[in-house]
Amino acid sequence: MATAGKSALTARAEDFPRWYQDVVARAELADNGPVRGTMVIRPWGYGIWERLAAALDERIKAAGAANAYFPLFIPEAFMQLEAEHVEGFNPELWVVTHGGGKALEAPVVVRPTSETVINYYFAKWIQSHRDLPLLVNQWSNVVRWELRPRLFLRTTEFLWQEGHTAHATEAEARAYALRILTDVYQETIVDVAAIPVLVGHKTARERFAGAVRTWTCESMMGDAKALQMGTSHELGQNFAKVFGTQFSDTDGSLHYPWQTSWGASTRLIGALIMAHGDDFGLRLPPALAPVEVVVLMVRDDEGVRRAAVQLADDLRRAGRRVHLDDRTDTGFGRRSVDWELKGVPARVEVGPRDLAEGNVTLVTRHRRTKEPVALRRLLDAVGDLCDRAAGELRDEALAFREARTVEATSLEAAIDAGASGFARVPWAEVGEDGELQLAGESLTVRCLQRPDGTLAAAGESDDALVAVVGRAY
RNA sequence: CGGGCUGUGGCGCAGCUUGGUUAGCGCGCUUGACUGGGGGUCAAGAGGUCGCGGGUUCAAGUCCCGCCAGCCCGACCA
Repeated sequence: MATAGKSALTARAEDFPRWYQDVVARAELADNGPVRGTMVIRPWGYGIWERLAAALDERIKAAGAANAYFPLFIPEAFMQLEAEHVEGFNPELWVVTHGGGKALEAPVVVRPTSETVINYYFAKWIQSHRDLPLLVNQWSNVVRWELRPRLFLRTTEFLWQEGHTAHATEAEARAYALRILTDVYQETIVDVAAIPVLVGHKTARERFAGAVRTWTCESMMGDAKALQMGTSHELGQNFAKVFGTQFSDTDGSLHYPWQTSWGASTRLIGALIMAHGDDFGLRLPPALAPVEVVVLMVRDDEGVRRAAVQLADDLRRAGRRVHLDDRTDTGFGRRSVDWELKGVPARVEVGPRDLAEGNVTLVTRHRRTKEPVALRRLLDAVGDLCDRAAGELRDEALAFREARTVEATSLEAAIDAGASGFARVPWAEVGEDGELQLAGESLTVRCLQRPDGTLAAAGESDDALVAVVGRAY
């Protein structure tokens, strides 16, 4: 049985950006900060971030990296050392010029990313091959000047994790960057966030400032635009050279280590909204939902409260994250809509009518269906729902992406198809000149991959690869 | 930085062209009653330096000048 009701939001098809803003506001995910471009993450949004961060953190640690923390303030001089890094980040820097009421002798940069400070310490800590590999990660905020902020997607300050590693060999660094890409980012995004991804590497034009290669996970949002979900960079020896990081090898010779860096941010919350949301609000995969199941009392009489409390207890004991909504001074419709907006995967409605028949009503958020369930079957039914939800959301997103992806054989065809989705076109048909043309059409190459969708191998030429072209956030 | 637009209770807006009584509407908020299975009904309330500064006038939300802030569109970005 489908649930009734009209949308509380702007329809997605009518105005996607406005729908997005509506969801962020109505699901109480975030608010604009008082300084332009800054963001207040509200408890519901932060609850999602905590779960996402935990999923990433667990995998980062499994990959051997340990958490550390480096300072927010970076000497301006550090930022000016690596040529491409300078060029890439200077336009985005916030510089502190005063402290304690006086002009600082040397201005200080608010970190836009931490390659430079971290490498300053790597130079100190790395002396011997025995110090390698050095694998650190930090959870932090970063600050970048932004011209057009949008909550979660592009804000002046955002939260992320950034990993930084140093290895004895190029092959090892490369393997590690790839391991992070697939075992941390791809796995978290696909398995936990239930968002299908395309993996590949960036063209020179799209590469991270200071990297020799940038690997990326790219996804399609509900408006058929692309969003970069997580990136992993091979930095080569670029930073090691400018910071003078060297290690003595077993034979006593000195070498620069090979490095990686990688990050994923609160932008993933934006991805969750745009990949799974519908006209009725957010749809959360259970693993990321701060509340998996809400028990909603229709009225507070005829033993409803006793039954609802009991059910919530049973669910909690079964390991589910449960919220009991007993606000019976608020209308039923209002409360239903609230939880739907927030994307809670399962809702259990408890009222006299159900109880009279020994039932409750179970509502599945992502399908917007409701069905009566016998009281004694509820734990299993909620369990099934939570087990199935992520897979069904993922299938839906994948089907959408496939329907909006075109195999193109020429640049012209790719430009045409890119307007309404992704185009897969041989990179040989694009090239750096083609990339310029694409830019003129507000299109970019999101990533390069093999025709079968797999990652290029070490030393493999780009010539036989396919470019995924699309509009992007 | 170039072009277009907007500032009026928490949010969204009307009022301005043609100055004139007490600045209004929707949503939200408070209280109460009736309700209650998808934003329910009724009643009574609270809440405003009309962005800021100056000017014109007997009189300015409304007209004039300046400033400030924000939004949208074009080149960067997790």
